[in-house]
Amino acid sequence: MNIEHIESFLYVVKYKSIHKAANALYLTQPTVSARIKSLEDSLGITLFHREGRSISLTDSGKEFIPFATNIVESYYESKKYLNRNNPSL
Amino acid sequence: MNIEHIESFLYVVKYKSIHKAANALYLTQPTVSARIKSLEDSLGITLFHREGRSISLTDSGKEFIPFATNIVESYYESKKYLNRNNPSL
DNA sequence: TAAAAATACTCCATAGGTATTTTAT
DNA sequence: ATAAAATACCTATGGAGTATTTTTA
Repeated sequence: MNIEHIESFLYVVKYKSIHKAANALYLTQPTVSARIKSLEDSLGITLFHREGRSISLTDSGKEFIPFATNIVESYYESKKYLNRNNPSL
Repeated sequence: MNIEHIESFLYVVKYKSIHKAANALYLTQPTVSARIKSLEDSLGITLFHREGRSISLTDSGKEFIPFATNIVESYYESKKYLNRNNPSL
């Protein structure tokens, strides 16, 4: 389970769009699509309904948001804290 | 950043040994060594002092424990919660 | 018909294993 | 001499990109 993939999920939620999330993350649309699919496989659930050229959160997707937020925030907090005395970062 | 790698770190802390952690995780010793090294690279810190054939936590390693615990627990909690109505799991 | 997501493919990086070496007890 | 970690090497899987196709607004 990759934390950057979880972060991508939160970007897709925020932008309500895979390609906008991809832009914001400096990634391509197929990469973010694959990240979401990989996440769904690992979690054993569907995160988004695919409706042709748009997507919407499933109930499970909504439920995952607080967990995802906590994981991603905790990760970046740890990095910031552990490197608090490293002036080169 | 891989959550299973973070979990491996917590196993090494718990068992105070890479090869015991590897056994508990059904992995090999070089695999767990590599996971720790990969974690250290990603975090930009050293987690363990290497003292020949033994290891001990660095101060940074100690500081990382609560973050790591939160991330790993949050991940498994989310899986359990999201699949709470799936009888096959 | 244009914009967004999916799919097909190729390529490279990462992860894992086995075998071996190093190190300290 | 033994037990634990590191290193070297090989293979396989996964992740990212480009190009293209599908879909619907």
